[in-house]
Amino acid sequence: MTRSRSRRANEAWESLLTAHASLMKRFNAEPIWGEVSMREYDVLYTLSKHDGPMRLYELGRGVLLSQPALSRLVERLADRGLVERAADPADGRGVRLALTAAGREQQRRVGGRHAVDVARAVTAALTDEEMRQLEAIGRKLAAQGEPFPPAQPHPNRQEATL
Amino acid sequence: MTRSRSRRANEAWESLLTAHASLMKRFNAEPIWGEVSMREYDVLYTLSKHDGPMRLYELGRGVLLSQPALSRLVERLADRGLVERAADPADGRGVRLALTAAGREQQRRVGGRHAVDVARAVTAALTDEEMRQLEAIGRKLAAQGEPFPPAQPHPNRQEATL
DNA sequence: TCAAAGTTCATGCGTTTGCATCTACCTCAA
DNA sequence: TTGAGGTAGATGCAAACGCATGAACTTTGA
Repeated sequence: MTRSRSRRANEAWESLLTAHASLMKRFNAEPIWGEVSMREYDVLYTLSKHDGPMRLYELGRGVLLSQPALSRLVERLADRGLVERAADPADGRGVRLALTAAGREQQRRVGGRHAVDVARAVTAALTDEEMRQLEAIGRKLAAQGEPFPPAQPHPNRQEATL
Repeated sequence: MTRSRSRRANEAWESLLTAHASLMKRFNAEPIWGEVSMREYDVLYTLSKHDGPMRLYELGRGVLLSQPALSRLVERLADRGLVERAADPADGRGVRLALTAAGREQQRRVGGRHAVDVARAVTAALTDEEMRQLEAIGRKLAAQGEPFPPAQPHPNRQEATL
């Protein structure tokens, strides 16, 4: 792998990070969230995309939270009647998580408003072609993210810059 | 703006979010961080990119943290001798933030290792052309993120899905 | 068959975050 | 000049987070 290719990779990643932070701030500042925080909404949305009950660790794959934090977040959502937790008959260790009617309704309400903001921001910045590119690039990066290739133990060698 | 264009915008954004979460988890799991957390590193890195002292609110633009959280994060970094805080002679309200020698050294050490991981993940997933595209797209999205166009008060209309 | 190792989720605890608010300072118009 | 309004950053406090660990269950291999 060439030097410039590594460099380009880091520039691309930094660009993604900056865009993410910038837009997340903007979306979070919108007065659309009401009862749910952005992270809670993320969980409600993930559950809404999935048919049938989900396991906690499945949820964890999509959400940037530690397992204990996610466990408690779900607990709070359950206390508020937005998510239902049931024991998994097929695996005594696990829980089956599903949206309640109220949870689904809440997700739809907030999601509808949020989608408007997302569309406004993204369509203002990008062409159709760029949106397609971003969608494809994100998919590839996410696929790459999952299992860290065993590889050799982390190289102690130190690159010059970031 | 057409229906499908809004839809595409939301798909692109979701794709970015998924990639972000997936890779952030992976990077965070790497044993390269040592004394500094990822967020602390983000601040050190932002300071290292900037020539001359930075103001707290400038830092805030690039970091996804509330102002009080950032204020205290910087305080902790200052306590550890990685960042220097000085009163701004030109504006009595502000502070001038700069890396200390130790802070710069720490940023370089961690940054070097982190850059290796970023390069590994991104180059494994994307072509050169895609990296260029991502860099350009991120730049446009970030520019879009900054000031929310005054626009009309938020539409109460609700789109069908997200 | 059954003990050792792995997986799934929950909990104790110290740390960090966000919200609201406060203080100090700057700006601008009257 | 002055006072009303705005901005930069700090602080009190409750909520949420991450790490380490625990409890319950499943899987594996001898």
